[in-house]
Amino acid sequence: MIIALVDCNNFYCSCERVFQPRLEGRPVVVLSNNDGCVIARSNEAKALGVPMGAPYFKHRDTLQKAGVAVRSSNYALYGDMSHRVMTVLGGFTPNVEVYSIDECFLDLSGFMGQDLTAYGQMIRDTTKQWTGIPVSVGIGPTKTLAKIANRVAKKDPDANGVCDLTDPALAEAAMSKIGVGDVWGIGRRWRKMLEGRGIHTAKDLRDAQEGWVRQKMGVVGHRTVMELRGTPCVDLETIPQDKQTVCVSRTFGKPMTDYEGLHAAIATFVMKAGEKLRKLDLVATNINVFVHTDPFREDRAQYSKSVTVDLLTATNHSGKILAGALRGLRGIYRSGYHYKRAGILLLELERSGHAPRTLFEHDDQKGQRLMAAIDAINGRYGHGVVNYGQIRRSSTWYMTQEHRSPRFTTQWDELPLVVP
DNA sequence: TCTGGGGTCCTAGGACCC
DNA sequence: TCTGGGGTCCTAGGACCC
Repeated sequence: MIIALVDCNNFYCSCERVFQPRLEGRPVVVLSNNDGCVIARSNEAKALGVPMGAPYFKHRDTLQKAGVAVRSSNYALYGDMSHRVMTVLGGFTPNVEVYSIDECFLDLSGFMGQDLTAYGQMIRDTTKQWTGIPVSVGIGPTKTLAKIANRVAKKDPDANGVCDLTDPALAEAAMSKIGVGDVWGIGRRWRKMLEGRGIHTAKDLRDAQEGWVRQKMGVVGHRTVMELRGTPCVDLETIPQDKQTVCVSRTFGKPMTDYEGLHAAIATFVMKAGEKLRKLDLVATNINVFVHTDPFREDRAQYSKSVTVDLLTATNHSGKILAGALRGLRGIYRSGYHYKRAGILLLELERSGHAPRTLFEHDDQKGQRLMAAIDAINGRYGHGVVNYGQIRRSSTWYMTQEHRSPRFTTQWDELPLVVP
């Protein structure tokens, strides 16, 4: 097997740059929802030492002094740009797995014996030219080794953005230079555990004793070791699997104390989730509702609670889901707390049409037409144009997004202008 | 004053069954 | 001192990913 991992460089920052060329060469960071954390950094911003996931308020002054361009996240733009990149990549091999918004695995097994580095270079150049997004290409016999190759492609200036580790000797040399915590599948906890036992590099992990790994890290850890040894254990999933859960949750700009505020928030989440569900052609039979206070405010009383409500029928009708969600919320709401975060999870998802029917169910064609109409209107005129009455526009919890760029590619009135 | 959001898979333990 | 064996299902929690 030959797998290539194509990863967009600093994806969100690169998306911002495509339509704002003046950001080229300047440090750029993109913030999470609510402008809370730094979640993407250009190379220049990384060089300034702003860590990934850092709270924005702690670094605001540093960023400002260094002349860093700051952007709120603009998922409409990133999602559309991602789609463009994936479409281009799909032209290089019939078997691709879109792994995340900015990563894609390509099956290059058919190119065995050919100059893979040259092909990788072509993928890179074409993607950049057709979408404006720079990517790195890592090639190896397994997904885990392709990940490592990709890391080398990004970090090693001589690689010119492409690294082929299908040669075992090259793979070994690369592994001896990569920290065990940088291996795909090894997070903070396991890194600590492994380093405590003298396993510091990817190569050390590859050479670790199999039985010991199986016992300490389960089948997942064992798979990682086998993949480092060149035995594929993680298949390429070319057909996207149906989602098992759909989640919508938000941290509030300001803490909320009254029931009405939470009620409005939950209702908004249900509308979003219902839209997602219908887009995916799925139905849900259970909904989980949760609320949290602010864990960072240790001086205040903490409360966090969740409840799962049976919707009694598999549905993607926002109204029916909303009724269940509010029943759940009433059950877990306690007055006297400062709520900072809430959300819903839709569970037990199935393809609509495949779901079991209950005895009392009838085809709710009217409801389906209503949902279709709402989706069409909101799709055309903006989310939230049509809503249930529970959702008041005046709600105070709306996200802080002080630095969002225009949705250049998905809103007619936000298209980039070319001034002659 | 200000700390994101959306996912997956695995495991252990308890309840329950015959 | 002794207290079966084998199984399923569910849930909570832990680990990881981007």
